[in-house]
Amino acid sequence: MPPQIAVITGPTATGKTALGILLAKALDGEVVSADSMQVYRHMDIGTAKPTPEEMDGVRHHLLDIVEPYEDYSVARYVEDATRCVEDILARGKRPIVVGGTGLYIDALIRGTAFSQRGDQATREKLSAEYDALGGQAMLRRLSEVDPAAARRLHPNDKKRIVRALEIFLVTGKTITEHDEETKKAPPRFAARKIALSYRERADLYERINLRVDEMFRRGLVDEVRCLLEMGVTARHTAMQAIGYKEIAEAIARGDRPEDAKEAVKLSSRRYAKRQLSYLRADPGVKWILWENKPDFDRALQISTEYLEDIGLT
RNA sequence: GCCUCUGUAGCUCAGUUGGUAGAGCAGAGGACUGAAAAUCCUCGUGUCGUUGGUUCGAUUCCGACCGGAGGCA
Repeated sequence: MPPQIAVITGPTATGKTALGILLAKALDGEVVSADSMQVYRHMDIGTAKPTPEEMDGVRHHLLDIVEPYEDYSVARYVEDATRCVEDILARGKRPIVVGGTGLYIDALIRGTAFSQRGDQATREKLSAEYDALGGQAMLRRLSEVDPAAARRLHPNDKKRIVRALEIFLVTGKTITEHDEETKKAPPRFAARKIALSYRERADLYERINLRVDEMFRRGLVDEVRCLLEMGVTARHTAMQAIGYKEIAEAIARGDRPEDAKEAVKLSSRRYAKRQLSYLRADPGVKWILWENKPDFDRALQISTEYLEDIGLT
């Protein structure tokens, strides 16, 4: 039987960080972040990374582990987080996975072994071919080796079509075969997921808007300028982070960086919507919905009871 | 007070030579196996300001009224 771990997730700006810390204190646990952008150093304000004061003595893992000009990905996260969780368990503590990156969480729990990645040249070649020939032609080519994947991918989904072709080129195996094999493997962990959100969408969006205002007040623009000075560019994964990319674009256009604020709010709202979409597809999550404002006392009580129920505490 | 323009989807507007209407943005739903804060797909009925009139039929034409903008006084 795989070890059981607690997961706190939910869309952005719902209080995951705070609840995770409360829960860690209550259960003698340590927080394992599951956030694709908080892994980068020098990106604190815009990723809403917890400050040392907020951590309140609780140990946090997988924050600030790479430089923003390095590239990080799910595959690496699975390695890092698995090691981290097992180490915490070995020390007799409770790992509490906290974050909003759904794919990272699921891949960690399932122990997904991602297919090998092609070298830069292969990927660039496929990408150029896609641009030259178009999605339909690339999909036809994919269907010769992997009709199932070609059927489920949309011609515009360049990223996935390129990846599917790349996997076949590098490994000789199709992505469909690879997926089926990995799905057969038993999950690495038995996770209990708690997801936080607001009952009313409007309340969630209001909270997001307020938080973006606060990020600008606390110096998000300066943080972005620092990254640009470090040589981080739009090509880097870190610069795809919401808040950062919009401000960098405004600066590149010669606009006032503060003018990007509305765009940042919009991106954040849409991101939250996508997170909800992802989470709703998972029947195994325990939702805690804020009526109007967060009520952490209640949430902590519900969470501990829920985790007790399955023998986690 | 008079004149002109204007009032159509949450917002900005298009349109109907009279047969109850459509774009962009916003918004909603979904997908997701090495960029996932990424990437991709789908979704447009609203008293056409109100109220009378003409008409088989009015959001469209005419009148009045109400709101907005501008001009003349």
